[in-house]
Amino acid sequence: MGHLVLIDGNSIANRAFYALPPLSTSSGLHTNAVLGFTTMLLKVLEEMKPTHLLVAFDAGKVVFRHSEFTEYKAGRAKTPPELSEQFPVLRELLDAFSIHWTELTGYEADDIIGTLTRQADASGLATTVITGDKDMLQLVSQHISVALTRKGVSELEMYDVAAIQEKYGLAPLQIIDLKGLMGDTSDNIPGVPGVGEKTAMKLLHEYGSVESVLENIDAVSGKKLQENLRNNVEQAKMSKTLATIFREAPIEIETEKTTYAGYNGKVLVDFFKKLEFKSLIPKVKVSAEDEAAEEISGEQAPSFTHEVVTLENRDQFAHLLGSPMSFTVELDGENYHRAPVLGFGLASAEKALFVPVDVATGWEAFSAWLGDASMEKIVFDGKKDTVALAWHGLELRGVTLDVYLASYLLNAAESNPTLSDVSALYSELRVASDEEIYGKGAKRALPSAEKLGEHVARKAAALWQSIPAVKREIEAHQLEELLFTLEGPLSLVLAQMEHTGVKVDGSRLEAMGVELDKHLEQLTTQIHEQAGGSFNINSPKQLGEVLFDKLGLPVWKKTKTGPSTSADVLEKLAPYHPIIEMILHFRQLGKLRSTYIEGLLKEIHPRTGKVHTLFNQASTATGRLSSTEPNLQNIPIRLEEGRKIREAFVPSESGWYMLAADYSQIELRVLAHISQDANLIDAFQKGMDIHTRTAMDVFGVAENEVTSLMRRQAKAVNFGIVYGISDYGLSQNLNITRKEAADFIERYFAVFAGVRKYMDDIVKQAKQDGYVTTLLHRRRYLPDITSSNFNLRSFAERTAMNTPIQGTAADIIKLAMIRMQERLQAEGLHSRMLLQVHDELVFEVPENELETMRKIVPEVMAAAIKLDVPLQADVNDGRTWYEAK
DNA sequence: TAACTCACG
DNA sequence: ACGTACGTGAGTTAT
Repeated sequence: MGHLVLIDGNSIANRAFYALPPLSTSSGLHTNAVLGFTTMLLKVLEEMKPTHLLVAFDAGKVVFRHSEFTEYKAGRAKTPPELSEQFPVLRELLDAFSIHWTELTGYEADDIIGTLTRQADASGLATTVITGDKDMLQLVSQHISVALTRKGVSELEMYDVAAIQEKYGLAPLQIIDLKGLMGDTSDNIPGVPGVGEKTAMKLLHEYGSVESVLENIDAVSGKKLQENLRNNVEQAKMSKTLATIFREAPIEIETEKTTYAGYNGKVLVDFFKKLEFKSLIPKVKVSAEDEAAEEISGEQAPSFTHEVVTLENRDQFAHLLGSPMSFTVELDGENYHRAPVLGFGLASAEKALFVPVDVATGWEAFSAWLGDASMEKIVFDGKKDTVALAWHGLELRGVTLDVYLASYLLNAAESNPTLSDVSALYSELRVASDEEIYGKGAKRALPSAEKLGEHVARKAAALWQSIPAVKREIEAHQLEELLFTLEGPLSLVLAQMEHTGVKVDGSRLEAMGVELDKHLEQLTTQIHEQAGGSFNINSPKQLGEVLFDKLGLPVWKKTKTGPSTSADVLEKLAPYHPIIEMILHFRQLGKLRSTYIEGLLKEIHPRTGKVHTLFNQASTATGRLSSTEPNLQNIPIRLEEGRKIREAFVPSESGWYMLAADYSQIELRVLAHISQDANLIDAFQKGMDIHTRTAMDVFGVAENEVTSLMRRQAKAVNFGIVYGISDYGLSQNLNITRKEAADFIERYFAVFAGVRKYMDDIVKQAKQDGYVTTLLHRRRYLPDITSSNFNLRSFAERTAMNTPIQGTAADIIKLAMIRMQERLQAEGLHSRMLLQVHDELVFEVPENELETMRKIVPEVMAAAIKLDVPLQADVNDGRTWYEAK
């Protein structure tokens, strides 16, 4: 005997849409409803193993019930565009699953399903209806059960006759009577006023049906209820009719036409790739027949075999080390400065190899191949490979394509792509995630030698296979230049910087730590005294209780979990109580101790006495770098006490100096260039202080009349402009009213009209294209720019304004870094580039190169690109990073 | 693991 | 009317 599963397509799609967070592909197509539908389908196929399967959809807008009651479903909100655009995709999805689907003009999915269950009931075929609509429970019978979605879409709750009896104390058909009495606001079925679920159930338990209730109104207890029933006899009858699922639709679907024979795994995987459902791909079962079916249809099936190189046979493999090949380094751990090397993967069209690390050690043919620039290598995160090898004294040369960087450029929203992710998109070969192979957290362990070898070789093979598609995509998006002349070369510069590291004076940090400890202890005592008791100052919860309950200070702002105790709030509370200043100071020093003293000390390499950060080149949405383990891009500078931390950053060679150079106002200069605002360009060409100039223009005063308050406010406006300004944001920042902030903005735009035009145009363009770009064509997709959700849309609009500015500035300093490294090489200088902090470069410099570096660093930075305004960089040096100010 | 807070550009 | 400034990473507490 078979099993027929009928799915209420619209109901499930709606459920999925509202249950899942917004989600979209890199090209901006919303997919959350499709994703939810898909997980539900995979689960149903797995657990119910249907022999027959059909999905029913509502067709068109005219539903025959309208002719009976014009207000039917009038209360329902219009389907948002983010959902309606997913219905065609849903139909494609079902086709990819080889699942039959149907729609019938003038009928709703319920009616189609109702009719089919009637037919199925007659034939005695076991049937399950899947829906989110409780009304459907009326269809339950001996052979038919209904599965209701619960919490999202993939958890189902099964109802048969007994389950309905247990939950409602009613027979399935009485569900209709229940609706007739209580109504349904979501379908705009009126029911009887004053009758809710409780009353309706009570009436039905007593009388059995709407008709019977109406016949016995006089016997019903409750005067008000009697009156309501008497006044609404017709409405109750009509409500029952509306709630009744129509089971006589003029459709002929023979059971055989719904037969389900399963899907072709390859077809489904291809479809998932298109929708970027990467996490679902591993759940698809691809059978040998699927592969075969593909082959017959002409496509090449992915085949994978690999060989493991051993100490005994490695000489026979030497001649296979050719060009071009894909190459991967497998590490035991995330941090490639300290993770041991496990082995290497190599692949080309003919073969895939795994070279365990002990086999590679001392294998001259291999190290020669690695260092041979004429041997072309395709890598996945070549910076990682380069640094990992450098720690073992090996050099990697001849990298011609880095698929990791390519993937980041193709979609910066997908930060830190893994080889498993990327191969799912661009190659036929599946690669397990490292987590699947190694496990995670405490369960992490090395796999068996066989498993490891297969995994690594598979990575190399998938990397090889991804090359044509990746190259094609890069060309199609005009990203060749960005990849091959910017990010690729930059990764080598960064590799050198990371491997070189920055010397940190640990004993200096420790001494500062001792002072901080003393100070913090005093503050703790004072704060507890003021609070009248001991508590954990670091706990926002406990602190909140002390401040707002015990001391009765006013609540200024709330977070999700309680009153906010953030610094900007505390500053406003300072006048009320002396404890506030102490808390602010405690927070400031506590941060220094935990993050910058203890945190940094933990990261000092025991052998080199240096910190070796990881510059993440593929993690930000705008094209900036980020820095981790430790983060060297957020070392304190704004407050003097914190700035002292920089005294611990010193040159690694005695007698050398630290030298730092930073761009002056690079983002506003970029804005001047891309907006072509005449006034802003003029200000920079005249070499003026931009905030003073803005104050002059906005307040209409002469240069010598600009007060420090005016300059401070103008500066905040300039920041706001770069961030995609809003009056609210500016008012928060300047502690002024929204009205005053709006006034500032208006005056700013009156003078800098070109900037206003840029802001308007870039948002329009983003809406039209779905993405924005930087000067060097770096692209960021903004799927939310057309959202009907005000918040999401506004956020995307501000992002559209900010990203070209922040991203172009990032492009420029990256260019400067490459030029700078070339220049050091060309001039035979020994100075070393150590850090990049978004608009600043830090070097260590031998004394005899100081003069040269003071000259060429700002020169190279300023000349990195030619804009319609001059670029300017300022340079400073000293014995420590602190002194280079 | 999420939420909060805070360091930087 | 809606509720926020843009981009990051790390430490601590509470769940």
